[in-house]
Amino acid sequence: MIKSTPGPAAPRTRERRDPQATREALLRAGAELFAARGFDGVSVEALAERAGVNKALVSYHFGGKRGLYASVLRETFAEVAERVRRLEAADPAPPEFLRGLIAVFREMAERRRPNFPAMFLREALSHGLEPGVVPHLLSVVGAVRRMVGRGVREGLFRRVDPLEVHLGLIGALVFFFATEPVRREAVAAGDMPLRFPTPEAFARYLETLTLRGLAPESPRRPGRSRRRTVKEPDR
Amino acid sequence: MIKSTPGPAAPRTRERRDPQATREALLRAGAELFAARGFDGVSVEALAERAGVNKALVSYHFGGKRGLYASVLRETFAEVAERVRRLEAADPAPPEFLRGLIAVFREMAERRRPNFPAMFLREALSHGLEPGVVPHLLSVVGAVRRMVGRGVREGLFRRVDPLEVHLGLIGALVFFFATEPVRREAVAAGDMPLRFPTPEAFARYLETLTLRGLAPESPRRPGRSRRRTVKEPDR
DNA sequence: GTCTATAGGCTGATAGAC
DNA sequence: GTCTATCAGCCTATAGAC
Repeated sequence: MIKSTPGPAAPRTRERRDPQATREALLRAGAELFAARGFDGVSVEALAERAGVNKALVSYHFGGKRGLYASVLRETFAEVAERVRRLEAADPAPPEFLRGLIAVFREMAERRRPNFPAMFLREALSHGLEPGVVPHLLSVVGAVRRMVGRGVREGLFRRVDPLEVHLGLIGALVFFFATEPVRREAVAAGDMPLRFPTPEAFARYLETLTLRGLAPESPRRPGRSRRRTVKEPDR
Repeated sequence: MIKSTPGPAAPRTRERRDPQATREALLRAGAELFAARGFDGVSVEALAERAGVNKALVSYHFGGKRGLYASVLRETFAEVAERVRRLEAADPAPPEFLRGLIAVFREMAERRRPNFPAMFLREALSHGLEPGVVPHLLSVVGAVRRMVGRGVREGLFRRVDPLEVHLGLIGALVFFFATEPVRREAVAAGDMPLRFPTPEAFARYLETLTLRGLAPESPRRPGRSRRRTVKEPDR
């Protein structure tokens, strides 16, 4: 509610003469602030201040606030898509792929890009996706679709629509990680006297739930096709 | 991205002399606009215009934009909590409760309050929950916790942390419904050539996934306790 | 209760000096 | 590439007439 600067401040050491460093500082500031407050909730001045940079440089380097926003989004989604691509390229069995997907999300949310889940949700709530993210989104959806489809064909999963699996899994993950800060805050303030699961516990739960929930009624060995035509999944 | 007024406009018939009608018109406008664009993305003028009401009345009736926002949020969450309460009061078996919970979300998202999922997500992304919603949130969490806990004790579910079930289910539901418009839009624009599941199909998938995923290794008949002490769930 | 008019702050972008 | 200064536009809130 109140607009206090979230998290620790960026390094304020300003003897920078490197334009590349300026860009990066702004991208980092953008990732933090846009995720925390949304596009409309962040002023160019706040971005510049957090990056330790003059506010006119936002326009100079990114063509304005929207341009910076788009760049942040693109970079973040590109990294996720790249990791999922690498995961698929390792040619895991479908259940391993789903486990790996959860791990990629955790890695991103906990270490690489803590603001990714919130950015994702905010963008998903917006009207009209930022064009730069669409290919990356499609890339991830495509991988899940292929792998779940394969799992179904190989009899490792019951007959489900891969897009349902995708939405269920991604939705739960993104929601969990994006809302972790607010839960933590509410618990600390004493508003919610509950012991919420840790990311690790939740990831394990989701894995188990999904793999059990997708298991075929009577599992077969991998490699043997289960059914040739799959028309109406899950009903 | 572009700020076009979402959905059909509110009735613009302005011969209203009923203050109650003014309040309601503003609440309705707030529900639509805040869900679509977020608190910062909506101006008082836009709210007033959509409600067909003078903009000074926002301050008069709600003490300002924030007050209107809080009222919208409170009303929406109160309705959800009330429905979940009624569901629990009907004393369903735990699996039926989870099915009912999904049905309540669908009913809210598809009919009663189409803006509820987006409002929920936006509030969850905010820093510091609006105080008025906390009791309702706790009410829903509490119901899920009790019912899943009962399911575990009665041997209908394997040993899981009820809060994990809650977060996984609510997260998937809220994400699915809140992002439905943007998916629909992207598909219509040809950006995402995919056939995403309908709400009905997704709800059925989630039901099946959850109930299969929570099933105990060897199911027992209800009424017989499975284990007396449950300390460390799910690991 | 409703409306008009307006105050006062903040916003994003840029022209132009360095 | 960076920075200062500045502008025009929009924002929320309210005083005061009706």
